Amino acid sequence: MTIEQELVKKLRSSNLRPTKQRLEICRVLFDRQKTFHFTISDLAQILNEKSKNKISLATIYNTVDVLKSKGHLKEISINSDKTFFDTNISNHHHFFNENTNELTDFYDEDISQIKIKKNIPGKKIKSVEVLVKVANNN
Amino acid sequence: MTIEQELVKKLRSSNLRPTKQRLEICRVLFDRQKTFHFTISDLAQILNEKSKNKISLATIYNTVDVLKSKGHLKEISINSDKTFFDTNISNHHHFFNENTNELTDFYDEDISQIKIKKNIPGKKIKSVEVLVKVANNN
DNA sequence: ACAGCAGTTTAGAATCGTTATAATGTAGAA
DNA sequence: TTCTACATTATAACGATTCTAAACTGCTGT
Ligand SMILES: [Mn+2]
Ligand SMILES: [Mn+2]
Ligand SMILES: [Zn+2]
Ligand SMILES: [Zn+2]
Repeated sequence: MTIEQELVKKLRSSNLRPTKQRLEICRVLFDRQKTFHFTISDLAQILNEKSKNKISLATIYNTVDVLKSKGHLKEISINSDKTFFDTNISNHHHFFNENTNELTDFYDEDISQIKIKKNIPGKKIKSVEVLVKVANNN
Repeated sequence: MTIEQELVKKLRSSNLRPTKQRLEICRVLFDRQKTFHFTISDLAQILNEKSKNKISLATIYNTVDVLKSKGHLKEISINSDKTFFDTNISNHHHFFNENTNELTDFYDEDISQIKIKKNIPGKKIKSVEVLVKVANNN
């Protein structure tokens, strides 16, 4: 399956027609090697630079919102200032660089195994995620 | 040191005079046995119920803000909807109940020891915190 | 006591990220 | 081509947070 076909599939599985605006958005989000962590304003800026025809903020918000609700994007909360999204939808951990505001993934092999010893009666664990905040030395 | 003296001390160490509004706020925040996790609207509601004289939202925001910047409160981000604050300022872990939106602390003894194996050159680790999201069974 | 003054509280305005609305545009089906 | 459902867009509305500027409080020095 070509990458373009995959993008179309993601959109169709979200009940979104693969229009040219939505495809542009999906190319920025998913046509890349590494996980992409972004805010809406990051994404809007990239789209404005890359694309001749402007895509309205409303379309960007709508598309990201639907992709998130269909499980193709994940929301990450670091601080209250702005919402981050993540193209890596798996349960995973992050470094947050307080100097650059950059988010980076890390994986189970980069951390000792986590076992929760406290039991929560009547509750089910949905996710266990670690946030490591880092900053420049000195 | 009495609890009231401690409240005054917290305020003074934040360069805030212990006025009656600020003391009311601090009583709600710090005069309790267990850690308190709250949003500004939680706090405002409690203050409105408890106190005869209303305290303006501006004063609540200002006081919480300064207490946070002086390290007497900690900000916790769970989702983008609203900012949580925490009277437990230590590095610690949380359960978040997705049904009730309640935050609960848990401690190092409730989880296996966490070792980060990935190295981040030139960076210093400021905090390592785990967020466990839980929801009702069924 | 009282004027002066620094610091405080407050209501409301401003801001900003996000969501909703409603008018206009587009493209596939018949 | 016409019809029609769906998309896109500009802009308004919204809600949390921050800012502002005016009124208030309570020391301080006389
Ligand atoms: Mn913040
Ligand atoms: Mn949310
Ligand atoms: Zn990630
Ligand atoms: Zn806590």
